[in-house]
Amino acid sequence: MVKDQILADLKKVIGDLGFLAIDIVLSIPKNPQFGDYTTNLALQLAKLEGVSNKQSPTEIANEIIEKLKSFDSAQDNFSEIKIAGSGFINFFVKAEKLAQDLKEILEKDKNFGSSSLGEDKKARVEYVSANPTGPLHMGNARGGPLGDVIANVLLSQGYEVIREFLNNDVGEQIKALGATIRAKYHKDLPEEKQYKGGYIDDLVKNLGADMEGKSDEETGMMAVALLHQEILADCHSMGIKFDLVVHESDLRKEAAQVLAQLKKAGVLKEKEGALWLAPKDEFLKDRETVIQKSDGGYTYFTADIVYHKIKFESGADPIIDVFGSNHHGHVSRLQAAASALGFDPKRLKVILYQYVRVKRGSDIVKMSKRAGNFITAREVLDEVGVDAFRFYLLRFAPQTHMDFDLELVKEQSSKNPVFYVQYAHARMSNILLKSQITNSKFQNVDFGQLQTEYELNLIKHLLYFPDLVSELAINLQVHQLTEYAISLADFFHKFYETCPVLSAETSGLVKARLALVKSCKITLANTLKLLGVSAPERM
RNA sequence: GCGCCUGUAGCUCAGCGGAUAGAGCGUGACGUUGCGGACGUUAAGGUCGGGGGUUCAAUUCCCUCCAGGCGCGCCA
Repeated sequence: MVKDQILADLKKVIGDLGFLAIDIVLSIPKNPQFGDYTTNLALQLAKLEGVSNKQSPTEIANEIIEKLKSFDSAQDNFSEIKIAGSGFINFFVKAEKLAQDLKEILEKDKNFGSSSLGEDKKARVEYVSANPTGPLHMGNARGGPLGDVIANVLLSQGYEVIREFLNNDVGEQIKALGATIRAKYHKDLPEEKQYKGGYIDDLVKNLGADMEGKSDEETGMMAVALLHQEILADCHSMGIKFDLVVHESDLRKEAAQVLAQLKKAGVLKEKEGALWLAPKDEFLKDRETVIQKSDGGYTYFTADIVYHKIKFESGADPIIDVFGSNHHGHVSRLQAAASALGFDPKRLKVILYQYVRVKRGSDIVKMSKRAGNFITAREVLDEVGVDAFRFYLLRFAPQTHMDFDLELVKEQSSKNPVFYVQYAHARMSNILLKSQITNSKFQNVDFGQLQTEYELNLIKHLLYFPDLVSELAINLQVHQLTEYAISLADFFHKFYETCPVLSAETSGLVKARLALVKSCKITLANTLKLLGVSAPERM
């Protein structure tokens, strides 16, 4: 591809000229007057070499350009290489060279955007992990599509991926839930101590006589088992399946052994009758946390240390946890524990997402299982459909405090950008269907026929896709995929309005534009696949 | 009080060291004897929360103030 050629050439040039070998960033400028590709290489070099080399960015840029122009590949690829601004180098690629790169998309087809970047590497992604003391609500639900798409992206880059879920099936919360259900059944617990919400009544009904003679804890465990299945079913409806469900009750069995290890590492201390994790790092002072309660029982934190020890020992890198933002305090403690156990905490990457604030019109609905006034994922899912649901939640960076206005989303679901994107895909499919072209006919295409700015913009955008996906495997900012899909649809619609495909002037142009449409369809379908959103042939 | 996150167009949000700050929705005006109008074109709308600083270059990085969300040892 042209881009790879430019990078290779630039690398050679800075070597030949004796500059520092730095990472070259080649980007697509927003404004077409600055060319098809641009680099700030000269500015970077001037800064880094400033002491020993008094050259200005402009001088360096000129030197690079001159050297570059002596290469055959450069003669071949560019109509122009220009210096601009205070030292940017802008590349103007010959149209036919850009268009020829479409061949690669057509050849790779479903694999366009995949790579072997993560070959031989393992990744583990934990997400949702909702407490089974109530139905899955919109707060936790955000982590579902997020973790799922992160896993999809890593998978596409060749990583071996485990999608996992931690089920918190033991602890005080289970007793509390059990107590509430039993009390409701026996009608003997004061109102203010009870969990609220319609699901409690359902549980009372479902468990019914099975509760007879059972303790709070036993009742809670039965309820939690039911709720856990419900949560997994909700995830399934969101298009999410897990490879592994880990139960906290199993993790606790190994707690004693891990505790011994931590004790050996000298990071435990006794205080107030309990055992605390207290690494000797003044930075971690406020992170001291109970790891074994004064009654001898373990905490959630203990189980999670065991869990992460298992993750680290599996050799996975990265280990990704997608948590709600209220877990932020937990993260640093977990890293401290991992570190004490001798693991590199940098392997653990935690994505903290802010809770979705659900509104009904201007009324804010608070998320709390205990209070019972939460919006379930199921409720919203049934209302807007899985495609709109996922796309909407995936549109925004995890750290944004997003507002999900039920009335707006329900009312405007046909105006949701997901339909704009899907419509573009349906249009592409329709053109190809009408043309009756088969894949084998995309041989001997004269790509040089594609010359309008609409066509070239579209092509450049398509060619950016593989770079985007491999970047996402590193920075995990997968919401950029929705942005990408929207702008691809945008470029396509503009092309569609101005460039007739089936009725183009010559058969050569028809064929070239069909090849372009096919490339668009491949790329958009691959994008939607990563997002877990359907790519309809017709709507 | 301390910690994490956020403050960008009327609304929901992108952009997060680069050259004229973008999209969708909403509002106004247009467009096809052409492959699906769930489309396109165009207009209005911004002191990028305020103030300092670093840099050739700051919405982007640092400090501070203001506002909001979340969390803060025997819950998970």
